[in-house]
Order: sequence, then structure tokens, then C-alpha cells
Amino acid sequence: MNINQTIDVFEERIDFCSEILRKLKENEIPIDGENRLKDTLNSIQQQNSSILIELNLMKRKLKIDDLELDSNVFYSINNDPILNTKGKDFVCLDEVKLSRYETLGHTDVLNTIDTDSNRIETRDKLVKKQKVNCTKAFGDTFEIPMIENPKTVHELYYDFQNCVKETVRELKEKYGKSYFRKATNIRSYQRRRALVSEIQKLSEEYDIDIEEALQCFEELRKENYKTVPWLYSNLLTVVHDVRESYVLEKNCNWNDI
DNA sequence: CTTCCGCATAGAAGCTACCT
DNA sequence: AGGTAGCTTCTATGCGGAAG
Repeated sequence: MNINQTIDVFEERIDFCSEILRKLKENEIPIDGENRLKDTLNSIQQQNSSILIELNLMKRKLKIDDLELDSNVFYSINNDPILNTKGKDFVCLDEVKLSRYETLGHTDVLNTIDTDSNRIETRDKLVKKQKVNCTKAFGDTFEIPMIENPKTVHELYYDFQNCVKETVRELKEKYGKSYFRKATNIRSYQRRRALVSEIQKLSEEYDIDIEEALQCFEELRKENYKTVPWLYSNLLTVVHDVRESYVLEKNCNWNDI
């Protein structure tokens, strides 16, 4: 997806949220029960999450964060800077400019989520310097940019949701699924995706928010003195243990009442 | 044909015991 | 104390079979 398409989708989400909120405010949506209201609010929340991710994506693409337009690594097929590409269909990576950066990715969330230690690192520092290989021009294989060794479940989850997912979607869209399979770390990507999926399932099945579900997995990891890769490398037993301990904990709390 | 997943394995890192 | 060999653990990766 190029920057113009990203902006279009972004506008649609904003309009969607505005419309629902307007209807709610003016009682145009019949609130005939708790579930209907919950669904509506969930829908707004979902759009809002996507908006945050897309905003971040746009900032990344445009390098707005450092206000250095010269550092914009995207250019159009006619070699125009991305800011002047209105109407152009494709954007490409400027390899020369890109080589000045060790990474891509966003830093805001990950600067604050490490609960294990006082380590303050940005995702930029945690992702390998290889993003340039995301283009066909650099050979048959490439590597999906992911945090190499996530220290907490939160770190993995937010990296996956906010950065990896979008990157993968773009890679598939741009080069096709068969090329995407050539990623050297596709197996790691699949394992992380499976873990993220299990976290979301737990959240849905027990009707708890994502933070609480993340905490369940994080607690199990800490209890066993293990790493995050241990979680997604032993997912079956991990999921079983998480569910067991969560149910146990809930029963205890129930008995306490 | 594509995608997913289990299994085996290589390599890195950490730990311990032993030697100089 | 410093160096090193040997062992264990952890993680990433590739292969191949199963399922859709």
C-alpha cells in the first residue's frame, strides 16, 4: 500500500468513527441492549486502534518524527520524493538513504513496555540491520524485520501488531505470497503469529482485555524462568498451562468472595 | 499448490570445573 | 585471577509431512 492509499484508508476510518459517534449522540442507533452498545463501542475501538497504527505507519514512511524530509527513504517510480507523489501508483525504497538507517519501526510503545528490567531500547536498535533486503533487487531471500529477541510478551505482541503485521502485509502485496515464503525467518514469524493468536483467543474466550491476557503469558514465562521464544517454541504446553493457571486463579478469586 | 506444524540440528551463549 | 575445555540450554532455521 502506498502513502496515498494509506491516507485514504485512514480518512475512511475517521469518517466511520465520526458517523457512528454522531448517530449515537443523536440517538439514531437504537441501543436495544448491552450487547448492541458493546458491539458498537468495540467497533469504534477497533477502528481507533487501526487509526493509531496507520498514523504511525504514515509517520514512519514520511520520516516525520525527525522532521528531516531529506531522510525520506521512499521515492516514486519516477524518483520523485514521496511527498510529491500524488497520483503515482508505486513507491520504492531509496537504498542509498535507507542504508543510513539501521532500522525501521516505531519506538513510542516499546520504549516503555519492558517490565523485566530497566533496559530502555528502541525497536530500532533491536531489529537487525537488513531491511534493505526486503526488496527483490537484493537477491532471492530476505528477512522479515522483527525484534530479534523480545524480552517480554508485551514487547513481542506490540511489535507484531504495530510493525511486523503491516510490514508482512505490504511485502505480500508488493511481491506476492510465493516470494514472501522465501523469508529466512518465516518460521519464527509463524510461531510469533501463533502466540499472538493464542493471546487474542484467551482474551476473547475469557472476556478479558489484551493487557490481562498478555500478563497471563508473561506470568507463566517468569514463573518458569524462561524467555519469550520459549513461549512460542512450546506453544501447545504453554497455552495449556496458561489456561489451567488462569482458570485456577479465577476459581480462587471466586472462592474468596 | 499453499500453508502450517513437528522435529532435528547448528550455532550461540552461559555455566562449571580444572589447569596454569 | 585468568584462560580454556566440556557440557548444557536456548534459539533460529530448514526439512518434510499433513491438512486444506
